[in-house]
Amino acid sequence: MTVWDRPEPPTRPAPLDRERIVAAAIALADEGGLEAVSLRKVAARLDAGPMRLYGYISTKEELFDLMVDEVHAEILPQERPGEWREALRGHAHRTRQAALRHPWLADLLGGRPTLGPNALAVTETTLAALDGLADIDTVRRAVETVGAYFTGAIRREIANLRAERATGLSKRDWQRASGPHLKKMLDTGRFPALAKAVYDGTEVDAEESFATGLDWVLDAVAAKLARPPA
Amino acid sequence: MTVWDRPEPPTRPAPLDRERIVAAAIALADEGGLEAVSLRKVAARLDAGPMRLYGYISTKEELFDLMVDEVHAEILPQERPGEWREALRGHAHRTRQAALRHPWLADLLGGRPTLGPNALAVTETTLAALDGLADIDTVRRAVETVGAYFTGAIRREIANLRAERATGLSKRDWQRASGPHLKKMLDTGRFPALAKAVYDGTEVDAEESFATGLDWVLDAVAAKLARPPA
DNA sequence: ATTTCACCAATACACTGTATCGCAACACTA
DNA sequence: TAGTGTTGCGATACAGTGTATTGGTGAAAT
Repeated sequence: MTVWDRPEPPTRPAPLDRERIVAAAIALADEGGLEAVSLRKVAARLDAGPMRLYGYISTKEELFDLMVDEVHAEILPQERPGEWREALRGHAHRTRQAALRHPWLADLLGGRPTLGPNALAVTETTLAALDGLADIDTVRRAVETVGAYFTGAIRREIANLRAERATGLSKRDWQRASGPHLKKMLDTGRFPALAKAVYDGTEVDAEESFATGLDWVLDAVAAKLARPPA
Repeated sequence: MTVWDRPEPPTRPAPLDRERIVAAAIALADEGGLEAVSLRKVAARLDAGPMRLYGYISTKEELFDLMVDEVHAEILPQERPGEWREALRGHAHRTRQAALRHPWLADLLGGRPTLGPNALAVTETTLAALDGLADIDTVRRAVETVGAYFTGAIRREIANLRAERATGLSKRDWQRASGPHLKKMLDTGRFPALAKAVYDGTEVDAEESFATGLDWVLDAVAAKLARPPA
């Protein structure tokens, strides 16, 4: 029996690990949003059957948790930040950048406690940058308050961004209330303050808006760090 | 042909409207979370076929939008608030209360632009309370910043609450890092600042935490309202 | 009385997350 | 080397999802 007669040995199943699974899931989410992530499609990308994944994760939610933690690797600062304010600001901006690269992150942000190694590391460096500047409770509240702010701000920004893209309207037109519905509502006169804000307000770009609000919150933190708690 | 021979006229289909549909959906969500809301189940509650709903909504997401706006009716202040700070604080706390009554709200908060009549009305009264205290852009930023804060804070609070309930642990135990995983991670020594925060930190209840962070942000707003923008 | 029309229910489809089960390839024992 | 566990993978299966399509049945209009 020559080589030609013998069939090749059956290809062993491609080796799998969480890293590759998560990478595939992230790729899918980057392309088509969170809803494009199905266990079947993730598995297909790895030439595996859907059930194979259940050796590595026990539920789809866990896969999402892994994805979020993976992105937190991008959020980790390159070098240990020096000043506390820069540490908090950097944390916020890097999270925002990550969400712009991976818009599905906005859907997950704050949705579940983040206990993955990367997320913990991010929190650690941020806390460390504030260590000693106030009692531990104040420091913790500072980090949480800033975190709450940028979580909310990022979610809204991404939500608006999607709405714009969905209608195909330019950002200017959208913000200026040309969502026909919003225009109609404002023109009823029932929302004068809102109408004024929309029509008379200056148009500011998203990043500046984010940064300014962040600065406000950071100012508040600065005030609390300055003098010890009552 | 007597009455007895004639069959009763077929029961006309129960009348439907958005209000009833949304109420049914909210009831389902209150009982079993967002994932318990399926068009089939909503329709079943109204003795209707699933397809019937598509006369009133064209997509499931729209149903969610209606649900969110309906809850905003609970968030509307009873009486027109006087002082700006009280207006913002009230908005935040009422939103939080609504999320505690309807935990699924946390999953939707900030996820899509809120353009429903009730949501607009809420924004209107909040903006109105700040009207004239600064230029319109500052006012808008104030409302958005506070909104970003409490959106993020509420989401995290609800997320933690769910995690606690899922493990069945008491809040104290959970916060003290007995999530076995978190404890293990902290004990590695790789997260000293985080460990200190968790172990040495005072345990504060969620509402106080929310209120304190909110006060910080309100202080920041106060500072910006006080002096006109640069 | 007959036609039109609107609307509702049923059916259907493609797809989802996950439980179960049987097989096939490896590691180990005799 | 032959046999035997054991592990882990694939296929199959199930209940359920959102939504497109279709066909019939009532009320309204002629």
